[in-house]
Amino acid sequence: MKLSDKKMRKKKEDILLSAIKVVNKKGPNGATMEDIAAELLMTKGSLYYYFKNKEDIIFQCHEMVLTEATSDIVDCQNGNGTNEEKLLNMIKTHIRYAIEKKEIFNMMIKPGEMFTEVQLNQILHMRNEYALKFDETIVKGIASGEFVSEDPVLTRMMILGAMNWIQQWYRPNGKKTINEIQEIYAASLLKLLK
Amino acid sequence: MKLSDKKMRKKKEDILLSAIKVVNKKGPNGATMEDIAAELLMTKGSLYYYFKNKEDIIFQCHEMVLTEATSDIVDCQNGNGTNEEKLLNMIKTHIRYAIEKKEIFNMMIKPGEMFTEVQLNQILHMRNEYALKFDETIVKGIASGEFVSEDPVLTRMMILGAMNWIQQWYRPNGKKTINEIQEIYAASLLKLLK
Amino acid sequence: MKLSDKKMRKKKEDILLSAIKVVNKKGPNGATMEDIAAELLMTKGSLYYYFKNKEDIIFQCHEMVLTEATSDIVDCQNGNGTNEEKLLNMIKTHIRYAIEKKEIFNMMIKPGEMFTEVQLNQILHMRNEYALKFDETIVKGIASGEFVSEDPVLTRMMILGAMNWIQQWYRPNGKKTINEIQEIYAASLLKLLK
Amino acid sequence: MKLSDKKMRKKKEDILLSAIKVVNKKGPNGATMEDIAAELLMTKGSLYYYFKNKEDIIFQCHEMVLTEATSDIVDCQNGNGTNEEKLLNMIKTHIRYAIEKKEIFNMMIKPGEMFTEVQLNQILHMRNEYALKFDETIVKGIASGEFVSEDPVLTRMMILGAMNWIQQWYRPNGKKTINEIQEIYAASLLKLLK
DNA sequence: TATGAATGAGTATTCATTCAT
DNA sequence: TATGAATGAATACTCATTCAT
Repeated sequence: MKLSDKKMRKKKEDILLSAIKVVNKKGPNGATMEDIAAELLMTKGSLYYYFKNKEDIIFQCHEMVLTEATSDIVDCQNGNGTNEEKLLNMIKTHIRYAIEKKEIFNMMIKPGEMFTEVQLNQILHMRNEYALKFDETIVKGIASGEFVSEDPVLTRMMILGAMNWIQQWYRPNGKKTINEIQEIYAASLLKLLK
Repeated sequence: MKLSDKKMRKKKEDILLSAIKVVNKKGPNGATMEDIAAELLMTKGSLYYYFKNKEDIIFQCHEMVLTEATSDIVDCQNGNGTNEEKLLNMIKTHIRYAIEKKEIFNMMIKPGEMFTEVQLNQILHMRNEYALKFDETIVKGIASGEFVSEDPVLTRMMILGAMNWIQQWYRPNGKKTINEIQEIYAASLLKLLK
Repeated sequence: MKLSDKKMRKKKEDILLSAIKVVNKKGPNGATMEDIAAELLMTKGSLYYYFKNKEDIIFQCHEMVLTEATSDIVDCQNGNGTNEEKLLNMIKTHIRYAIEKKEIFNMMIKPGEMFTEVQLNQILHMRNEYALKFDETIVKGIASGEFVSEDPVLTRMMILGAMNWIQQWYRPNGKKTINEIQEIYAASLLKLLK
Repeated sequence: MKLSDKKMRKKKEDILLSAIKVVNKKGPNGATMEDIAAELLMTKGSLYYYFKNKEDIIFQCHEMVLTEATSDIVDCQNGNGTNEEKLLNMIKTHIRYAIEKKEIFNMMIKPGEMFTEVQLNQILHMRNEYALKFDETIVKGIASGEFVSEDPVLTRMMILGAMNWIQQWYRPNGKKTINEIQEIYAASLLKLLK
């Protein structure tokens, strides 16, 4: 029925969230089914009621994370304002992800060992979809004269790369607040499009 | 004597190189001692003649890689030319690493699960030493009026981050040659210091 | 609940008993997890469901054995009769152990390699507790004029030592029955307290 | 030649002595060829020049130890004095062994895992030869009216057992000197023959 | 005579997966 | 729907043994 369907979906999501946490701490190979289950006060056997196997869990983690992030970025894109304003929003959103949802974010940028060719391609494809949102905005900005770039894709790569690196050094009690980082990065990175 | 010492050292290096390859393909947890040995037509048992355990091998991989890369960057720093020219060289060197020694490079930027606190700190310290070379050059460039930056360290983070991301998308038969990438990145990233 | 708790406890005990057998035949180092499991028609992997590791199993073997034996000796001590009668009972009980539960007994008198300092001390402490029961009875017997000994502890050492040696030579089909051995030893060893 | 023959014999003995030490600390299974070699500043490979394999080393350890001890006991037997005096000497000699050559002694009383039937029987036979020396003296003492015993063999078992236990509790800095222990044990144990 | 190097069989341990209940 | 229990394949590591030099 609908009810148990919802429960099922909720539980699945819980498991995925738990898996994300564990995978981020120990890596996909280091994370054990027991780790994932323990977080939820379940036993590892139960996980198999919801997922086919470990690979399946890890894969759906990536899927969930990328879907959510893409949706947020699309929201920026569909908002009001100039292309520059939109891109600034997208940059800030991405940075917020990198910092506040470090675990989820990490999964977005590391395809991770363990997958079959097919699965890996699927994930990389989704990741590319995400990146395309940035490209679209940049290209529109170039068309409207807001931006300048000889190679928009390469420029986007630089922008995303610079931001993805944040989670490598960011520490909660560091000198800069999230806001400051967002502002400085946004301002600086826009220079790449001038 | 010296002879067997050299042989020993050579063998150790061979093992580390093999380990780097395997770790890059399967991650530190996925890489097995057998994988590492097979590459060299050895049996896993033999590895223990040269290294204490797997952890030891993986750690020394990182150590070797970072030492080598730092040495190359220091060479750029000690060369002739303005600070801008030096930084350009460092950027090109870093990009060459990211592309041509993808495996080694990957190890430089992913601390990886599996280490003890002590070991991890040691590795992060070495990585920081590497980054400091960039900072030094940037700071000198600011002093000499070549560069402008409110926050040199943050700017360096952007520059390195942008470059580190290259190995995520670079494909040997892509549209851009290594040279082109080096030029475009160098030119673009310098904008962050203007 | 209680049911599965009991099953668990039963299984653990079975494993310990199997381990005792194997350890006695091959020594603690020679005994393999596979040996221990095979006896119970299990696979070695299953043992880890019940115990943390091999060391844990071996340690708990000693613990179980010493607890049981001490309890039997305390029963003798709490019985009726003179101190001489009590000591005779204790001697006979100890001999019965040495002969009938040779395997368990062996574990009582050989601390065995493989333990950490802490564990070894714990075991030696339990063994000492056991021996103290003999001392108490001897001392009371001296106080009551039944026994004579300049050094009760040393005398107890002789008595226990003499008995512990039995399992080195006793063979089921030998000339003496268990009963005869018990009688002869009890009578002879009491001479040490006269 | 004679010279290299002697060297060979000396080296073999050194190896056996080293093996005895190690086996006593770690048990026959826990002792590694490397341990044995290290003590002598050799490499494990070299041991195979002197002995066929590990089993061979351990076996010859037992052989050496038992031969030496038996020779000492025979000396007591061949000395002057009454049978009681001889037995007292044998007891003191045995105790000295148990205390001063604890490692060697230990090997005498623990046949140890690891042997083939044939080897084990050979060792047990030698051990029996050693015990027979005590029996002979006791029997002669009974014949001469010095001793009384219904079952000389059983009495000898008690005497040896009591002494063998000493190395389980003796500590170099304990309350009793070796001399005192020898005297008390000798005096007490003779009671078993009265 | 000794050793450096390699090997391979064995061992403890982990863990994804299964399944009866 | 969940779990307790078991399994077996994989994996790090050890060590006796071999052998060319």
